[in-house]
Amino acid sequence: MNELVLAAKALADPTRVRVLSALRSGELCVCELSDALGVTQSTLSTHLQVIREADLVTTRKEGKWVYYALNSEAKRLLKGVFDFFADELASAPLLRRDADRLKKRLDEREDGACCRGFS
Amino acid sequence: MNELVLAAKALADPTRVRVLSALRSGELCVCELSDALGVTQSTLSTHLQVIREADLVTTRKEGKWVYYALNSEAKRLLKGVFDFFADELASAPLLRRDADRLKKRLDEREDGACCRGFS
DNA sequence: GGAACGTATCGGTATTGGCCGATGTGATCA
DNA sequence: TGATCACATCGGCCAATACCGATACGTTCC
Repeated sequence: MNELVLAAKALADPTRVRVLSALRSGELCVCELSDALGVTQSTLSTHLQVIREADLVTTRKEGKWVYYALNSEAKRLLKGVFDFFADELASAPLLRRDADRLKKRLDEREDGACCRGFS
Repeated sequence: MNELVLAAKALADPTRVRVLSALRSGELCVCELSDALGVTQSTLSTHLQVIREADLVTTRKEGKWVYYALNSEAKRLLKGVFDFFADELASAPLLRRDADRLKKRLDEREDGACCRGFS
């Protein structure tokens, strides 16, 4: 029962839903998430902790960056959940705005480098 | 997004998962739930409030009793969620115990009367 | 080595949430 | 009408959590 409860906690906050929604479009590092959602880095970091404790993500360190990605179970779970609430989510302004900003942010990626990857 | 978050909150506590799990076997009144789960009436009532706010249940008053039942959307949602976590939930001692006690409790129902329905 | 950056963690504060006993409310029954 | 029962709500208490700024840690680059 604990797994279910932890997963539910991960979805029980709007900011975390936004994080998980953003991660559905692929692996992201913290600064990309932070920019896309417009939340403080420390706030985001604690939300990511909750999501980690629910075992929904894998993390990968590359240079100074930490990339978060949904694991396969989380992908299946979130597909189910987001499909179920598809109508509601489709009309959520925050999610739309996040997606827009994320898209712009990702367009700035250069050769797989996440953050202002000027060499 | 709010619907999703409220539903997740409803599932984000072990006691509430037990309540929802019990309700999956049919309409129940508060005292039946209270007996089955072995939780205080006031505690149960506040959990039911959270579940109500998530719009997962309908309530029906009959005499002094209030019967709670999952609405159709909640049934679909919980089927999805409980199926997803089926392995984990199957080995949850609390849920097993609740189910046992609920069964015994329901066997004492007489002619649809919920609680010690002595006439 | 030192500066700059990305991320995690800490300290503090305000809010929320769980639990309980007590009280309020409405229905039943004598 | 008064007693009793089922349920909801309140008030108090404590733990958990959301948020932020500040700090710590590790990496990269000079």
